[in-house]
Amino acid sequence: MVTIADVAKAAGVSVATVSRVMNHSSLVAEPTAKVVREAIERLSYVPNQQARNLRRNESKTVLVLLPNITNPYYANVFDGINERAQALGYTLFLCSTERQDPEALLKETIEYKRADGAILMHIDRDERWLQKYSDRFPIVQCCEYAAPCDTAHVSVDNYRAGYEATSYLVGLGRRKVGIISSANRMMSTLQRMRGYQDALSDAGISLEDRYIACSDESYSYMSSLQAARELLSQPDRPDALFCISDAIALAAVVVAGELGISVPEEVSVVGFDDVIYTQMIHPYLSTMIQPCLALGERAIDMLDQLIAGHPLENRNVVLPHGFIARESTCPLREDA
Amino acid sequence: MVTIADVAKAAGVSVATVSRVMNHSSLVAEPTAKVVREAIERLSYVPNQQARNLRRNESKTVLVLLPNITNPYYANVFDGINERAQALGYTLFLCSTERQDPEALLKETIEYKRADGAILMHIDRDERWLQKYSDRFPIVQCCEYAAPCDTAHVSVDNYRAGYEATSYLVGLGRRKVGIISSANRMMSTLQRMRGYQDALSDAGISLEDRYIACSDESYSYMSSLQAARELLSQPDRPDALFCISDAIALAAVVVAGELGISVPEEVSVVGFDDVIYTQMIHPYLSTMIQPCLALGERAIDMLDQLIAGHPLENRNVVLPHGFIARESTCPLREDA
DNA sequence: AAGACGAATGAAAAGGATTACATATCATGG
DNA sequence: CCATGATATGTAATCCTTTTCATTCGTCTT
Repeated sequence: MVTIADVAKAAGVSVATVSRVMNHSSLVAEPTAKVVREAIERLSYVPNQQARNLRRNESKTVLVLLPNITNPYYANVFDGINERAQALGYTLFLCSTERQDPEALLKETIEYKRADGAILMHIDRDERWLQKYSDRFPIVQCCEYAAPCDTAHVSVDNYRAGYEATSYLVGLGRRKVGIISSANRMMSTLQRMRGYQDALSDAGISLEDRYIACSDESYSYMSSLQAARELLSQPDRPDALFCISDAIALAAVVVAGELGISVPEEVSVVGFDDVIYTQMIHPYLSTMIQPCLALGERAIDMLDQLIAGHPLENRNVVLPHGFIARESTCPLREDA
Repeated sequence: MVTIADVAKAAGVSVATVSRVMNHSSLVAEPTAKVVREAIERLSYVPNQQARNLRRNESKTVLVLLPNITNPYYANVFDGINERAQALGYTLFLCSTERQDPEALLKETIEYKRADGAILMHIDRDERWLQKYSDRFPIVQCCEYAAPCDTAHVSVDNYRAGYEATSYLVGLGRRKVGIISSANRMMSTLQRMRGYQDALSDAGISLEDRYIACSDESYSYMSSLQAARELLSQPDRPDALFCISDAIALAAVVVAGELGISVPEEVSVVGFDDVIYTQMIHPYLSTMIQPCLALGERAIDMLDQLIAGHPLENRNVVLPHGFIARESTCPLREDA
């Protein structure tokens, strides 16, 4: 294993100079730097990360907290985090919030300096505990955020996305637009619901409680089926459904099938996220697209800034969403 | 930050003794050890992992190579690895083999001591390059393995699983059993195919080339649809389909729907893996169950042994698979 | 009773990089 | 021509733990 001392000897300089060259210090003369770079190249020297970590008192590790890596949505965002993390030299420490308490995890991480920072992908909108951690430790919230805390975050504009999805359905001529939301307390859930409500009001359509249903906290498929059955088995059922996740939308399509209701003609369905589910069965799902990879990449970029001690130019980043119409939506035929 | 020196002072012993207590060395008298443990407890001392890594020349990091974390199958196995890894004190460095060459990655990892070992989840059955790395670096293959190398591995018995899936379909009275395999060169693919072939031979059924189709290397959904169409649109089509992954099976079900062929009556379908796809649409998929979590857990356990320098009692671990009949299979009705 | 041995503990080196501080060199201004 | 300051480089301390080697002390052997 070639060390910095070997390079120093080969280049005829001191270890300090080699270190300075490695770290792009401006305090070293160009001719010297050149000699050092050549020696580094020749010996194919790579600094020992452990030694560097010890000296700099960092770990080059980032804690990532998400409910479940098995969920394609989180997996996609995580993929984005991971890709950039590699480029930035970080190793990720992934913890499932389904198995462990996020606050305890964060506390331990900070106390024992296990990570240089953390990315939080799941938090309830009204949590307050996060503040005291983000005050003294680099933390970025990704996709969700807690309103009472000023912890940095990156997400899409869930209100607008919800508004647009609903407006799209209204624009298809559908006036009995239902929503399948979730019983959780996440910010995205609330905002999508508000977008839905406002879009209907603005279109002069009154809200109907019987067109609103909820799946359980984790959008489980089973509970989504349940919720969809509730809405679709009514006599005066919705003719459109805005589902706040693709898994829910898929469940809605399946239930419609069971009940002999045609999708998209009798009921049009819009999902959310644009994960792989959307194109697994016909009708392929029309859905609001979240830029999962970009959300993850941006989160780790922001965290990297925080770790470096640079203030963020923008602590509340909003990334653009999209919409794609596939097979699960169509204009309402008046003669139906 | 409390260091080992603080503990030593508090306990009135030397740092060496504290270190020995921490590492369960037998060379320390019980009364002394007790005093030290109390001091550790009182100061809530936790050793600095960076310093330990440097001194021991290890990183407590494991490289995990898999094609795509977005694929639920790999995500499940990874979940198992991750859970045990945490308990064992490892951080995982996840790399996608779709974006990077596994050999180059392994080479770099070893050269620069970036990880203490590696878990490989994707390798072609006839690769030889792995041997020279596993000779000098702890490596465990998980789910797949290269036959020419004696690198340790853990997997299910894919031959038996393939045999059993096929036999099950034959047992339902179906004699025109097709298979949708993959164009890849993985060991599991070959073995499942062999199991299929032998099960048919043993049942006295001759192999028909026209009942065999392949999706592309990565079992992509689109290519699976293609393969299913190929098989099911023939005049004398199969009355059962063994699909070597659940995604393929789902595609088969969708294609059958398109073609107006009833599942499970006219064609029964068996999948493989038992991932979430199996219960997303009706008919829920009958499938061969892989113990994904257990595969991952075992892989990291084996690797931990290797890293510790202990020889493995069993270098080729086979974990039990299972089978679950859901809605996509039923006995063939003779009057059909 | 002296020497040998084993057990328990301590002192200090080692691991490899960063960095505070010291020093050397050179140019500039008075 | 010397003092001053800037620039470039070197020396050595530092980060914290593990581990080698040395030392101490008590016990056993002969």
